[in-house]
Amino acid sequence: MGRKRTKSGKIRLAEVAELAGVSPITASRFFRNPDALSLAKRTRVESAAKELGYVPNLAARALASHRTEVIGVLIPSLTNNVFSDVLRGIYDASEGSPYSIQLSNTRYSILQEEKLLRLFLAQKPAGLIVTGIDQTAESHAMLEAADCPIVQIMEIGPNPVDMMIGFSHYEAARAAVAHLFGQGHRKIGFVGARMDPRVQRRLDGYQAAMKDAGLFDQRLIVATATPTSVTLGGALFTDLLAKSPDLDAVFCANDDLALGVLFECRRRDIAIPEQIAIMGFNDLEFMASAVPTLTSVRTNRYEMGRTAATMLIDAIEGRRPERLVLDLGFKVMERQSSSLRRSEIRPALSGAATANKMVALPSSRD
Amino acid sequence: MGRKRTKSGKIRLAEVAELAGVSPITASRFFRNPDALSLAKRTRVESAAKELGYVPNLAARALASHRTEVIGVLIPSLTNNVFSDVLRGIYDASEGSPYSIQLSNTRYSILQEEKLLRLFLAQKPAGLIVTGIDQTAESHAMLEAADCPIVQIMEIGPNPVDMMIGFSHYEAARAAVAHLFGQGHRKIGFVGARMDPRVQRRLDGYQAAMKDAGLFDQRLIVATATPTSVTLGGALFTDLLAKSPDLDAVFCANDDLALGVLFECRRRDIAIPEQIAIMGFNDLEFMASAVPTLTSVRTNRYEMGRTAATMLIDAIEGRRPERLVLDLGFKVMERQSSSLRRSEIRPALSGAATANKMVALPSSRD
DNA sequence: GTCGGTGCTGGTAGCGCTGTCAACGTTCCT
DNA sequence: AGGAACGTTGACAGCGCTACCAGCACCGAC
Repeated sequence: MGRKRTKSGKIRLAEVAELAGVSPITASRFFRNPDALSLAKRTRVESAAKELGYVPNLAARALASHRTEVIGVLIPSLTNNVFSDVLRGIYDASEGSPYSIQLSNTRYSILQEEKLLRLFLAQKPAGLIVTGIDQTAESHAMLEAADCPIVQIMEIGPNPVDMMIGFSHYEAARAAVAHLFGQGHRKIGFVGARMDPRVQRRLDGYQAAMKDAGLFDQRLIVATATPTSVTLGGALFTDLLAKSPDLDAVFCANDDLALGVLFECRRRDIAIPEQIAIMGFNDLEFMASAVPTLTSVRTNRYEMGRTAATMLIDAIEGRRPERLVLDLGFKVMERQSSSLRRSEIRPALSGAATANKMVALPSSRD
Repeated sequence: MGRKRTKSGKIRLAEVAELAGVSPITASRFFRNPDALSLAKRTRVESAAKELGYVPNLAARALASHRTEVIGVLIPSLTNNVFSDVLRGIYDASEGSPYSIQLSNTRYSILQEEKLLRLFLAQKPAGLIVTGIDQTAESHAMLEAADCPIVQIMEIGPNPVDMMIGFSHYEAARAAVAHLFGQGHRKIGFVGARMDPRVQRRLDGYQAAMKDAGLFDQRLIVATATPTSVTLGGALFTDLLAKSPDLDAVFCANDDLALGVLFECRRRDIAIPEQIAIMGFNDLEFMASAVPTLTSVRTNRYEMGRTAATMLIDAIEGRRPERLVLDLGFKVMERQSSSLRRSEIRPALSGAATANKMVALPSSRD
């Protein structure tokens, strides 16, 4: 298998204990609960460990203690840059903690999710982060029975298993449409891809807003299960135009689609926003520097991941947060693509973030 | 910590062995090396395990066997969508294998990388994937001494630690510049951000090509350590224009920058490619659907990750690949942004992929 | 008929760590 | 002064699995 086979300079806890002149169990306690040691022994063990370069054997620890320092994360996709932002937050929050992240990809299948969940749970993870609220009944039961804290991310809904952090995709979509109404648009199309549960709820929000305004028309909707892409945005927009030539705005279920629509408009010499307004979703970085700048709904993906992992770790360590369900809200970022007044770039309509008290974690990129 | 405390239906290997009517060690062998069992016992253990829903305790296995089924992956960034493609390949290849991926982010710091490496190695991983060839001497020594297969990814260079898969960023950049020369461009600028070792080597390739042609000029280069973004692309291009107003092409170190340049040209009413040609790097999906479509250098990121993990797993299991160093090559994708003839979209100049024999793994997106 | 192989199986002995509980010394209370 | 309460420490046992080696049956070869 490998190549070398260094019999290894095995520095075990016993060696550290011996050098420090204490029993192994005392040395063990130093790592688990240093406050339980007298100052003298604590410093002795500490320096002994440092001197020997001791690194604990995680497998032995897990076996003896019946728990692991693993946080399981179940996400539906690795491609989607929405999830890469969330993941970045999760990894950042876990850094410096003893917990390591174990990632699994459900590929948007709740059956696959159930399988992975079973696998995870068998290893007694310290905590679990799962995406969304659409688990199978079986999965839900397993989560309920699990002996560890759990955070559901990406959206909020009824019946949280334990903790929950996200925002309402339904309300975000309604706000997006309301913004377009406010700019005077009426024939607002919807372009969606992948159509996972959260995109579906955005579509629901769009439909509700349109129906409320008496403007709903099935021909204004183009949706496909195909994975999203910029190119697909152009193609779907083309379909939409064929169905509804008198369109005056497009609400895209994500920013890649919006960029595709932008390029397709360029290709067809459609003036934005004069002839057609464009609204995206997620507010990826490029939206603010496109020409024209593209309106979008800002969602706090990095914060979501970061806060989810922080809450989870706190809960693992016995500090359960006061609020188990956090609504991170959203914000309609009005830009040129939707503003008939060609207004300044400025935010509009904020979502009902019940979590305004939260520290605004810096969305720094690494 | 947790919430419930199910004492657990502990199904151990012993239970499986008992039901199957064999000794625990025989049951153990079934999972490690089924061929060593007689057919009768094999089927008995198999059905017993299934009946009881046995899931092995990984911690106990790791403790007893002195090895883990963990593949450590060290990458410099989680933000960069280049790495998300590579990661997707790695995760896809590991699926179905017993190995799980342990990811760590070096944040482009080789000191941090060294620290993480030490941590990983202490847990005796089954294998390791590390990014690039610029490790510290200490890191290199640890890798050489490591008792597991190792793959270096993203680029190829001298002195591989073990296996290596990537392509020459230097040659790719030279090919990019050569393509622009071929289109009649002479005053070719370079725009780079982040300036990690691989971007640096692209810059080196650019410089070499320009010097060879007697066209090198320091004022044609704008580079910053700032993390890359579309917006930054526009800003850097603005700087470049100020330094070299008579520019006729821009080679961007990545596609985000290229998109930023495209938008900035739109803003300034600079015709592409008539006034200025644009060339990106990586060939992200949107490049082919921008207006105009953007020329880029295609790199095989998903394949790189997928092949790296496959090779690693093979090596772990004793099937060391015949070729330890794989050059995956690159391909200049000529599109409208660089073609004064407004030619059809077609590939040009392919890199010296010595690995043409390799199966072209589908770059399917999930 | 004995010998050495081969194929399969089981016993023993831990892997390195921590849970549990007992024991100790000290302090503080009544 | 006696004893409870606390803080600190150590002995012991064992987590669930596998490495190692011995043992057994069976075979063919001499």
